[in-house]
Amino acid sequence: MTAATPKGERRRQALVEAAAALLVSGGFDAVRHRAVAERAGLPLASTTYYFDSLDELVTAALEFHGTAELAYGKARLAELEPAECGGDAFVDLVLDLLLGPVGEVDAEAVLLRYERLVATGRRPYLRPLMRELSGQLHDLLHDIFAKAGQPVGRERVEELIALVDGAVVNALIEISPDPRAAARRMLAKAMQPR
Amino acid sequence: MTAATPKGERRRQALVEAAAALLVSGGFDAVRHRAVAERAGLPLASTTYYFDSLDELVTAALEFHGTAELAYGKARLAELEPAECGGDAFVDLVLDLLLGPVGEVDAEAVLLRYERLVATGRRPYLRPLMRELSGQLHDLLHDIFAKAGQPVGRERVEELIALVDGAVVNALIEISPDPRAAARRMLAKAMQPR
DNA sequence: GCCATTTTGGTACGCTAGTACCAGAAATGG
DNA sequence: CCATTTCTGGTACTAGCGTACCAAAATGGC
Repeated sequence: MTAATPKGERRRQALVEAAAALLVSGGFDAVRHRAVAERAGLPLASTTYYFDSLDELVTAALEFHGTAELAYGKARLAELEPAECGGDAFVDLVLDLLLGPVGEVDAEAVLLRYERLVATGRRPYLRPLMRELSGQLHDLLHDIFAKAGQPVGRERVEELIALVDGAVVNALIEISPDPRAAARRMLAKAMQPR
Repeated sequence: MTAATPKGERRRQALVEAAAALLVSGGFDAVRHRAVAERAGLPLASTTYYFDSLDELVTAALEFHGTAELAYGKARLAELEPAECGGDAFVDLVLDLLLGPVGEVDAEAVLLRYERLVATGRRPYLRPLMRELSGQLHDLLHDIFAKAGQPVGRERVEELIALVDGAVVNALIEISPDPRAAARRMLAKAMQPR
């Protein structure tokens, strides 16, 4: 169900944001009707009033969060000074786009980026959204490389993303996981001129 | 709790195998006391009698499954004919070790390999086990490359694994996911002599 | 201001979950 | 062969879940 009144629209949005926050901090399993309602300061029934099912709520939360991430990436692209694209800074820029800015809650935000990929394997209803978000991220990276004076083909973009993603998921099993550091090492090596 | 009688040991093992089967077919969420007991043909209470908690049961199931996978890999290594390590066949061999043999239920078995990596992010109790299994897989690949006459360093092994893993998780969001094909493409390109 | 529509929020239902309990059966060892 | 440990399996408790329901309140168009 979609809201018809301004106040209703605000409440609906509050629910989406609450769900997104829960998604980031606790993963898909944390997005529950009651938890979302409580976090948004709204009654339980509001969640079923504005969303036909939990899946719909999860989808909306994921879209909200994914769109925010992309907006951050686009901002970084816009403010990019082609001159200051030395190797190290550029590697960090790419990592910021793929894993989120370093300052963030980090561990959990990074984790969510991969939980949602894997979760999509068992939740086909997420696929259209995930494809859309993923496609935009690819485009963004493509543009960033171009603006930085290191144009690359789409295949190369996919390769670098795969390398980072693989490094991250393998780093998650460490006692004190530092996925960003692992990804950084591999990305730096792959990007250095040969 | 660990069994003290032969029959008890057999029942315990039946529970572990039932849990592992559920793990493969439905992921972590499918491993429930009742489901495991039913699949093993045992009463509900047997699950709490032999395992102090669900986490313990999940851990045992994961260890069982992981060890079976490694045994398969070791068998492939043992029967490897260094002569027949042409490029294509070798790529498939590596994929068999990383994703499981192609004939398998496939989609679900591959998915589990990545669910467990990501799940480890939110389930620290799995980390020691996952590190152990992952370390053995690395060793195995290292040996395979050596025996195939293409010795590589540990860093290179990690790179190739990351590439495959990243390709897979990114393939999971396709409408009709074919993670093996995606991984195959990237791995073949990365391994071809430059 | 009136009335149809939308929204609210408290409550309840049916279900599944993890886990606890315990009388009795089976196995074990001295 | 008996005493003790180990095991069995039916049952029940509490908690949390998604979802449905519905009387009352708020809202918006006329």
